[in-house]
Amino acid sequence: MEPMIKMNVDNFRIEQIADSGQCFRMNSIENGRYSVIAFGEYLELWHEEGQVCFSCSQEEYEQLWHSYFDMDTDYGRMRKQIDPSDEYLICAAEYGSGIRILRQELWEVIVTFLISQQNNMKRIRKCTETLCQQYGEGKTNFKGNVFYSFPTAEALAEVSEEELRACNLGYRAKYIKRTAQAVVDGNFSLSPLFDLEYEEAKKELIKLYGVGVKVADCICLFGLHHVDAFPIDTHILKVLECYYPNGFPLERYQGFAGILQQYAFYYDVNHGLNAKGTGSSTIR
DNA sequence: GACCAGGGCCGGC
DNA sequence: GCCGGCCCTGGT
Repeated sequence: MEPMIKMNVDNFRIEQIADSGQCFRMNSIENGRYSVIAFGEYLELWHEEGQVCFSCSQEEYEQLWHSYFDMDTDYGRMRKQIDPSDEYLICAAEYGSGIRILRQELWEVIVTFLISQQNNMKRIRKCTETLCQQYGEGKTNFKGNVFYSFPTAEALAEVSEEELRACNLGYRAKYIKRTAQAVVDGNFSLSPLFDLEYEEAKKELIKLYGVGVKVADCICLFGLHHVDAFPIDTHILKVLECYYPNGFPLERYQGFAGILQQYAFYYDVNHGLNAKGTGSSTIR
């Protein structure tokens, strides 16, 4: 029988987290349920009568998922600090109020954001899943189905660039290959990164082949939980040019600018000028 | 079918 | 600091 716990959580919408573009292994399965694979574990979660249900024991929740979903952060309090006269940000934050900055595994974030460059969400997911199926560890979940953990640096370092290219990674294959090798050879260690401040961690990450300013910021935000990081990608750049011609007030939002970045990103992707399905280009 | 953009980065200038 | 090239796919 499937284990299950249920709880009240504010500012938490599973579908928003899954589609927020920070995590590529959280998928809609059936009946409003979502699956997520992280730290080698498989979880299903869904909303039910205003509560959130997790398919795990209380112990597993406390050990892993509570932290993973960043349950100790008060996102409502963050949103209240947004400048009330900033109409765009207020709308964006309201629209994505169920988003959380997950505490994912650093290695996985490094690799998935190497994959993310000049790529789209659908294909990032596909590439990531292929990589996991090919080089991750096969495990069995509570349903008796097989799932794959995210491949370790050791596993990926052994794979040839050609084999990685066969996972449809394109030119990113060499970035992943070299990065995995650097980590395995000890030329780049991950653990010291956790002790660094945002700016220093970013500087270190940029040393990795294939990691530039934007990807380094994503790794800082999603892999090291440096919520000061404010990654500027094509969507955010467009938003900044359109709504903040005089510059985004980063100083005002020190300590949580990254969360606002996520609201703006999610809002633009799903509701912005090029968003599909809104049938409109208006933003109130 | 052609063309473009998608959570950019590298290397040459 | 700027810019061409890069893998591949899905959408127009």
